[in-house]
Amino acid sequence: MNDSDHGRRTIRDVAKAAGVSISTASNALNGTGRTNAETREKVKRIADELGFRPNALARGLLTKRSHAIGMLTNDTYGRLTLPMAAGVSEILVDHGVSLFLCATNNDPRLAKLHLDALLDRQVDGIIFTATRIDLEPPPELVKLRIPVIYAFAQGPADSVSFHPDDAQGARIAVQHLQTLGRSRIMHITGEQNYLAARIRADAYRELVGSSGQVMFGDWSEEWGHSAIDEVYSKSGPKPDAIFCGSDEIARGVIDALRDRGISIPNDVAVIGFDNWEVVSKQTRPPLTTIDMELKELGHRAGLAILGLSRGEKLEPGVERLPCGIVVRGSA
Amino acid sequence: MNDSDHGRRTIRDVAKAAGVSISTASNALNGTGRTNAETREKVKRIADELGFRPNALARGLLTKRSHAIGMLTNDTYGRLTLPMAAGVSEILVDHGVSLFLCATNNDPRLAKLHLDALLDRQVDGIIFTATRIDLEPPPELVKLRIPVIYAFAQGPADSVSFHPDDAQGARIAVQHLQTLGRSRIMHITGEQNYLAARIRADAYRELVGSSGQVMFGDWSEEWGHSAIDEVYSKSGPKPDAIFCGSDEIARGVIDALRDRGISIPNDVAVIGFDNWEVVSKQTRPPLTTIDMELKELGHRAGLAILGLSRGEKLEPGVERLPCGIVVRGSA
DNA sequence: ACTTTCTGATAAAACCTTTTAGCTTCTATA
DNA sequence: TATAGAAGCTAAAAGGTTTTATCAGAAAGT
Repeated sequence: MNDSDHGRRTIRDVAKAAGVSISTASNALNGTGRTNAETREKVKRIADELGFRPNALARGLLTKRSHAIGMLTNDTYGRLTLPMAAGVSEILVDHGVSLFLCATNNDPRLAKLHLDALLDRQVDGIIFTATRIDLEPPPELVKLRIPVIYAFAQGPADSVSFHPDDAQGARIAVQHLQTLGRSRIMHITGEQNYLAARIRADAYRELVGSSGQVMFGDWSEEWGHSAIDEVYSKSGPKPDAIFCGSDEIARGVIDALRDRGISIPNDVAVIGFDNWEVVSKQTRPPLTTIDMELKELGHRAGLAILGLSRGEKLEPGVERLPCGIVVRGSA
Repeated sequence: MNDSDHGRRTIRDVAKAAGVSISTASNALNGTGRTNAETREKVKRIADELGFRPNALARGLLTKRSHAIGMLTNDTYGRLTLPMAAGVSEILVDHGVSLFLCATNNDPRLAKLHLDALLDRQVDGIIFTATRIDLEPPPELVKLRIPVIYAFAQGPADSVSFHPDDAQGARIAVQHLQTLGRSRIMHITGEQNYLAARIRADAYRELVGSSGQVMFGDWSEEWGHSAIDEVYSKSGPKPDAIFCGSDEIARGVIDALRDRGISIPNDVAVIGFDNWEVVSKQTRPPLTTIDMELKELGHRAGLAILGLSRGEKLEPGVERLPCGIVVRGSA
């Protein structure tokens, strides 16, 4: 019907079709300025009929708000950052904000490249996420003029960060085992140079007292296996429950226990950490485990960056979000 | 040094500092028009000193190329689409193109929402990816004026799609087992209503002939386990090799075989499909498996969408990219 | 000396939207 | 009746960039 059909409708098309000026059309559509209710409805109807949608580039150029935010992650699409990304995206889409995803693969050059691209695109804010909470963000990030949120990562002193509450997660794990009547609980976990591992171990020790035993290793299934070999090849008291630092470790532990004919959870109760379903649902018996609620963490980070980008002020510091427990068969 | 310091430098700042007009500055920076080498260098130097970077919104508004593309995926950040996303991103970042990630979680409402947002942002193209190759894309997608690429998903007849070559993947798996001297090879795989499962099964049958046996089930570890129970609880000839439809199935198969005291790979060789390292590296023995090269598939999709967005023409149809084999201990 | 060609630079238009300030017309108040 | 205020609308500017058309001057050809 119109003269040219190769492009999108602009607000100029709407204005012409409605017989009003561009300004009136804009005011009618946005509810700004003073507009007669009748013309307002008319403009809206016509815009609808024409399938008009405003050009986000033009709008962003003028309003200085691009309604896009960037998510910078240090890994290549791993299992920790992606549930967070899903959570962030869920929040943003409801507010008409889109998400640029930038995986830096721990490469500073790539981080710089992505960061520059985000700034060129005038993003309203950046969420930095990492695979471990004690990882330094790219140095360029800390001196930006736009808001930055740190999720599962350390920000500078005056920044806003969200972490899972590792201490609380460890406590509910141990308390669950104690409620089951277990008294000889040990803790097999990952690398000691991970802050999260140390926090959990400390919380564990606080609850079990001097009877505790912590074994640090790596985050692999294999380590869970060999840790059990080590425990049972030595003499001494054996545990009646094991709190593992990850689901993968727990899987190794469970397999090794079963190889020795030890019944789970009757002889030894096992609890994991992560609720990584592909692992925790497939162990035999299925794994009772701690869930860090990463998607919820993403929600919170998304809400926070939205707030900051609107100019709201947020309390700086690390907010720790509670973990949940998922009870399956192993404890 | 400058008058206002709260925003970014604009090309106007550069022009003023260099004592030239805005047009000259633009021409110098982009190598367009006619510019004296001397002034060109000067402008570039000053732009560099000032840290000038062009506003992507303004540029996109004018040139009609936003240098952003959207990736629409039907799942919530799963293990299949994410390696592809990494591959896509790797290609794009080198061409100064950014990636909007949109997870629709199989919800048509969400798909529409994301799609509209992408169009509002004037993306130069869209890559649609799915969790299975035989999944219909959102109907709105097929009538867009901007280029669309289908990766790991079905496009309409005149579109460009990339799939892993499931038939070839199945063939190299079976041939590997045959090279090892195995002759009683069976195939335990996932749901028959998945096109990929049928393609692989057909390729398998073609190579093993009438001696073949295919068991369809679901894609879980548990199914691998119970399939073995079924095979060994019945009388009849037993396999000397098993080609599994996924690494998870393979893990169930291996565990079940070991429970029965069957040695892998001596008595029965096992080969998986996916090379999902968290599974394939952790089985005992580690799993020999087929790799769909999803990252490479992402590379190809990224290159394709770049080409299309530049106006290049691409041969429509499904391009099948070869799978690789990763030999570990199980076969 | 006069035209042509080329070089280097620039003003202005364009992209699409929002917003400010101003202009009529009408109603209510003094 | 004059005037203040409000209601409804619009022209124009602004945002930052690219691109087109134009212009002045220099070099080159006749």
